[in-house]
Amino acid sequence: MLRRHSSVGFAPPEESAPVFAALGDETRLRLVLRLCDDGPMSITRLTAGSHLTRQAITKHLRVMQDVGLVRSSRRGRERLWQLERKRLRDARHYLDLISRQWDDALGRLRKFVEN
Amino acid sequence: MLRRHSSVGFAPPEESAPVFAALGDETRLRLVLRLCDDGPMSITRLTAGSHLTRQAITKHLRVMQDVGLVRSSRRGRERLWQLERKRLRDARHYLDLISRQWDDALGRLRKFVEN
DNA sequence: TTATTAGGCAACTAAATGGTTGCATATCGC
DNA sequence: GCGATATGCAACCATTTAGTTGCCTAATAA
Repeated sequence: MLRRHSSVGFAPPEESAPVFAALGDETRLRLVLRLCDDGPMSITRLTAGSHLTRQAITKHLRVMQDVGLVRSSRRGRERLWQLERKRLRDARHYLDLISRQWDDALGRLRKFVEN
Repeated sequence: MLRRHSSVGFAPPEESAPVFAALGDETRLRLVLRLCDDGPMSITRLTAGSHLTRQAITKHLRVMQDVGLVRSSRRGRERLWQLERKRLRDARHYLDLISRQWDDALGRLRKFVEN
């Protein structure tokens, strides 16, 4: 079963790129780590310990929500945010495949590269 | 050996975010796949098969070069671009660690999450 | 019930980003 | 040498992005 060329097999660039873009901001990456370490959390709690405004944090959360990286649920007067398992796994998988495919290509093209 | 909080252990967000940002553009992600599949390639060759200008491609390559995702070398009148193994591996590793750390956190916090 | 606390919405700003066009320079093949 | 090819540089443009401030609504707690 030979996989030809750029067909990564599941997530095309136009679908994966936005997820990486969402991860490609320092503030958002910190938020991810935060949610990752300490579990679901409210905006205000996420804002505390950041030098940014609550509104800024809100915007970042919305960006990540739009690409499916986080999800939120109301609980009383606050809203709890948590990471979305699937999307992060997808992104990871994507890089995995690229790496693997690249290794294969390296084997095939060893005559051109020296590293 | 208990790893505390956000200390991922190697690449802090301020260093990793730009790499994800570089991957977070559809065109650039396609370029990565292209270079990955077919090995080192010149700008003109990368431009062919894209609806964009050569200059646009050049700019994208420079973005990726700035974060160390690609490297180039002159060969005669053309410049060959290739992927930089290390950076891509780093990014992948980063997501790996986040996922793993998250799984741990999930275990500890299973009382709060239901998914 | 009233002050406080958590959050949402909208307008605005500065800077970054993705793309273009035009022109200049270097190298290759004949 | 000369035309064609491959790239580099700079200016310019429109849109997006990251962040702010101000004000409004909803739930809590005293």
